[in-house]
Amino acid sequence: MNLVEFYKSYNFYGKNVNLHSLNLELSMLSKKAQYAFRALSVLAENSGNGPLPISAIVKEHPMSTKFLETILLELRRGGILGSRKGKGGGYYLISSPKNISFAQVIRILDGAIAPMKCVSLNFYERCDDCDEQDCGLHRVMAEVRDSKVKVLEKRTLADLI
Amino acid sequence: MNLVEFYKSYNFYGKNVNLHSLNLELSMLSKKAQYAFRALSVLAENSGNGPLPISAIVKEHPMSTKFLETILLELRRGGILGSRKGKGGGYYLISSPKNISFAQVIRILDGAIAPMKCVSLNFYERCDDCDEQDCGLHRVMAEVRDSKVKVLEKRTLADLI
DNA sequence: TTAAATCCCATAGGTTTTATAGAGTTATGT
DNA sequence: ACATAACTCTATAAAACCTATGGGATTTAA
Repeated sequence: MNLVEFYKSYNFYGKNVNLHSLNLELSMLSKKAQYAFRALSVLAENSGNGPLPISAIVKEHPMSTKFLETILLELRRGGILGSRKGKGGGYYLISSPKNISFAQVIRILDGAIAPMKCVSLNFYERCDDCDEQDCGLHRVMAEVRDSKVKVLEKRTLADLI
Repeated sequence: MNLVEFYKSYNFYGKNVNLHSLNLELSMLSKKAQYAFRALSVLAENSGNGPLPISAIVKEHPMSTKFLETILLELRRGGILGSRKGKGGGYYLISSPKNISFAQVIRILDGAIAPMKCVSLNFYERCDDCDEQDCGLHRVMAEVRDSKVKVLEKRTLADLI
């Protein structure tokens, strides 16, 4: 029995159980980003000591090596990590921990920080449902965006150490 | 056995399935919540004038009637809407628009406002990856939570009009 | 040459979101 | 009493997305 089958059978009892009532929800940091911050804290501590291989990171924070591999690759493409191949190689921070903000990391891995695309600074998309000049939802969500960005731009990897 | 227990037992099979790994999406408001706010703005404008049928709401903000139906039902169960069946029936706000916060609506439809369960006020779950007393990620995410909550508790449906 | 490590491509499996359908129930107005 | 308008509830489907894994290619150091 997998999860879906269980859910269906459970639902048959008429309990009106849905995933929301179990507090599974969104507006969360992805697992990817969470793993990334764990890894980045190790790299930050090692900052200035040359590259650190994935194996060393996983040793400190147990997680799927392969999954972390794809994450670090994204961060390298995103411009905050450098890497060296071959024996003795690994990953390292391109700049000092205090110069790499949480916002940068999240934007690379999870995308927009804003709660709606139509108020996003870096991932803007027009909203067809509203006139942005005169939309209450738009205004409030822009306020939310500002408050999040203010924190996430200020906090850096140095705060992880 | 309830769903939570099932998850736990399911985890024993080594599938690495747990409630934490089920985080979805980025930090976006769900489509559901967005539709909800559109609908709530209509209900807020109509506040005090008796129930408004779904058909009237859809007329003002075109969307799937059936989908909106499930949304309004959730909001009713969540305690912010009342309804009246039968001819002349419909949905109405239980209290004044200025007494219904964005936070309430989002918690009903999307769940936690915090970016991680381990810093959530209303949907808390322990984090196995860190010691919460001394975790930089935890601290920063709590700060994000506070900044979001501050805005979303302050803003109400009255701000939609 | 061998071992260690990143790099790249592809894809599977499972969950959530986003709807839709249809039958059932309740209340109103006439 | 009756027709009708409107909400209620269960079930299901499709699409999108996240999470994770696998296999092989490439690079570097010893």
